[in-house]
Amino acid sequence: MTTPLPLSFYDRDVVDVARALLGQVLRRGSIALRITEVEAYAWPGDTACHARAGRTPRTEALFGPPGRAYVYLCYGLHHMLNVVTGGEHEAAAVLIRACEPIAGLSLVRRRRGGQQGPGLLAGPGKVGEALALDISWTHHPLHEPGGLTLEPGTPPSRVLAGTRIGIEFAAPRDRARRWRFAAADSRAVTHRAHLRPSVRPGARASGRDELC
DNA sequence: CACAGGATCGTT
DNA sequence: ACGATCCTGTGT
Repeated sequence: MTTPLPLSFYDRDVVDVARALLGQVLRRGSIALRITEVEAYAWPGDTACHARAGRTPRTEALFGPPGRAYVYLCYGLHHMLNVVTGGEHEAAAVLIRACEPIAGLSLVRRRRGGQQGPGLLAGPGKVGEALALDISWTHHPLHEPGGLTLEPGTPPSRVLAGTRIGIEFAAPRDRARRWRFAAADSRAVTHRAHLRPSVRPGARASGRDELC
């Protein structure tokens, strides 16, 4: 039995949490998935974020508390899993875009229509389908045992970074943000050609200001 | 109450 | 390049 990641893991800058989520493990029942690709979203300051219109019934979960799930229905078909971060002053979350199966492969394959290979869970809608998520999972705590949890895994030795996918509606400034991150050691990554080695947030205050 | 618009996916 | 499909935010 593994202990979930502590609440403190989520209570920091959303871009830092996004990077740190690579390699960590999503668990639901017999299924365990290693996270291989993520994207950060944050309001205020990011017109790609769902909370861009402010606080509404739907975006309530984005305004904290951290460590909870935010699941929404995309295009009326796909359920997308986000991990809420930060405090109540901002609406921030990390979209889980891709994973690779660690356990429960047969059930994952069945839910994914028998598909296999690196593309099995490469895409946010695929992750939601494999975990059988729906919007009722919104607000679910990922740091407490039971249901859906996030557990410590093996972080990648190298991280790739690039711009976020599917946000053409957003302001050019926000489209240019390199807030998509992927594990360099994994083949379960979407749009790999648009990623390149990530610059570490090193001396700078935060990776937040990193542009194209 | 009506309407337009998606943080996608799989097929053509 | 396109259609599926439905929740959400906005306007009347």
